[in-house]
Amino acid sequence: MSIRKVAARAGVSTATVSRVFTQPQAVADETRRRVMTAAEELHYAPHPAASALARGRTCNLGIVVPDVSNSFSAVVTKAVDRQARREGYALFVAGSDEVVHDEETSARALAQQVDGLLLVSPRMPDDALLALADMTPIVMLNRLLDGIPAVLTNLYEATGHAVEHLHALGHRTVVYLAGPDGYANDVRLRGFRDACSRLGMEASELGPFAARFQAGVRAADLVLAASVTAVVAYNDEIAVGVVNRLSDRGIGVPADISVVGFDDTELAEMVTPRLTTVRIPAAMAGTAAVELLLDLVRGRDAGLGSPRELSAELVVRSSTGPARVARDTGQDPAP
Amino acid sequence: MSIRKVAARAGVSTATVSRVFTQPQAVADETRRRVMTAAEELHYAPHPAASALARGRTCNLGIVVPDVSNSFSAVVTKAVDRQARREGYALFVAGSDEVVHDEETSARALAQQVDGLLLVSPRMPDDALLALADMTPIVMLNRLLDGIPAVLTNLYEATGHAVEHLHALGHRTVVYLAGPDGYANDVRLRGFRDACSRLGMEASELGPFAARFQAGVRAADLVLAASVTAVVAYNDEIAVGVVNRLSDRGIGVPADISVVGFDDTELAEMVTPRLTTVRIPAAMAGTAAVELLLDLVRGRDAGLGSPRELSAELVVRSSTGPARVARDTGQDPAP
DNA sequence: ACTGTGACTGTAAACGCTTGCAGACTGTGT
DNA sequence: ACACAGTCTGCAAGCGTTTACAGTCACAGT
Repeated sequence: MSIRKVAARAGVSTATVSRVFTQPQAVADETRRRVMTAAEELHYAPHPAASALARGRTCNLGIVVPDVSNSFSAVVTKAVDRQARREGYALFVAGSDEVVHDEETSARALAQQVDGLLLVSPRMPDDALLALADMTPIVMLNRLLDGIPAVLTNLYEATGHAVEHLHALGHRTVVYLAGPDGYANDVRLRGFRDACSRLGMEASELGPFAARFQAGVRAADLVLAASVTAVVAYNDEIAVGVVNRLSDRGIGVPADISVVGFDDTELAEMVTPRLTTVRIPAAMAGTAAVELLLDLVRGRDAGLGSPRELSAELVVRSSTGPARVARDTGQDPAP
Repeated sequence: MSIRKVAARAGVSTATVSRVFTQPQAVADETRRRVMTAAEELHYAPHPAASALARGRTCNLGIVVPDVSNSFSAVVTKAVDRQARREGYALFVAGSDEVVHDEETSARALAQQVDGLLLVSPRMPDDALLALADMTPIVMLNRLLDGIPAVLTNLYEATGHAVEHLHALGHRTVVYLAGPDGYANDVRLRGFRDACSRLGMEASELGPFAARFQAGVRAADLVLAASVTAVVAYNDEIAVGVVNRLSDRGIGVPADISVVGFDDTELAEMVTPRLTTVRIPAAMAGTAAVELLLDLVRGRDAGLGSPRELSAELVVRSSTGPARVARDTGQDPAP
């Protein structure tokens, strides 16, 4: 099943067989047909490792995500997988479980055997990123660092819209539930703070929380203790956790407290009440990131200028509503 | 940055350098240290493709799932990724988007460059599977085929428990919402039918539906038209879709209709009412599958006997309740 | 002194493919 | 007839590792 057998059977040299599979137009029709049938008869398929060794490229891409089973990551991964396959690349996936050390290790390991690497919300230090970028082309999602191409979403503005939305509904005290430290959290936080101060709202912050449902459940009680009427959560999962726990404690959403999430994962439409959330075009970001990455891989030095920005937007659903008229000020708003 | 440079710098042969990285104990301490420092100074890292070519194994595993962003698949993938990494393997992921042809293509493509392949709920024909198994070791999740090792969950029994549960609550008419054709659906269906006939319940079936939320939404109206008091859905996503749409139409769950899902994804705890569902130990299945696969890869001919069975169990939550006393029989049970 | 053993290292031939270079042809223009 | 270009093919040298085999050496046993 090596190229030699095929060559022998077709009565040509190995070079010709190789060319049939890599630059078919460089081979005469007749010869190509002979080679093809020989290859089929022998069930020949080129050996990727040998090819990678000889050409110096693997036709593989890699992606490192914080959590494989997180809905947002999963959607990105799916889009990346699609796009990569469409372009003839296979995809390595590695999850870091939010552990910075694992993230770096995985990334370095993959870097050896891919033509390019995609890092989703990487949390490793800047110099580690730069070192990685020296090994292989990389593109980041949701992280900004000079010299490394990235795909970002302009959450700043959309976060402002979320706060404005709450303000318009009469809310004056609002808390932000922080997610894991990093660019993604920073930009939300900036948007939140700036909008709150611009609108004269009383802003507070809690966290950081893990970007998961259970962390949201835990956060809910802290939220209640903070006597606010509105919550902006780092992502939908936390938001849903908050909503659930509040309901369990008899607090109505949005009757008593309004909740806003981020990501607009499928979840947002599945829960009760449906979640008001800032939509991040995850699939589009994945696709764009692959395209950027392949531009790099293929030598087009695109995107090294300013990072590609996608627009996020507030999706208003049912988890936000008019602020409750403050009666028992300073008290628990429980029924 | 090749092994030769390191060898030169450390004053040894390439063979020794190679041994330092693959069988350290075969090299004298002093020599090993010299090689290691030389390697570090040169930032040397072994070239996976070259190694793969020379040894005939890649130290990569692959997984093909129906849908990367489906919660169940994602959990399996995550577990597989963990376990694979722990064992020193990197992981390829490919999603088939439920398209049989893509599934086969992806699987074949990956087969070339992995030491073993994991197929989650594969839907390709038997002979395609056998052909694949000829190319590389494979292990399947949720599919049964003689001669190919697999990890299964004994849903049959647990499905029976779900039906019994509904029966005990007074339900007498129940509909099963089928998912995509295949082993996974078959075993649920068998469990459902057998239990219904055993308990003398009136069983009907609808579908097949795609294993997604929106399909569940669509299914809900069909369910209503079927005048049943209980629904068993192929998976949690469909179940949640049903619940949501029923609520929108003013039908109470479980007051008017009870709903059971499958998988016990995180979703089940996040929605209102919390979903009664058959728990499938996805993470455990992923881990077990990797272990089985690595046994094969390493030549231990384990598991070729009977497939490994994991146990599923019914988790009762709030989406199932006493059947409504039939008053307006044959009518829409809408309020 | 000699043989045997074990521990360590080097030599060199793979592994399967790609590709620069050159040779063999065919056809065209002069 | 000849030069020239163009098209197709083969030769052979890599690509960076691994590993059987053989060689060297120190040391123990006789």
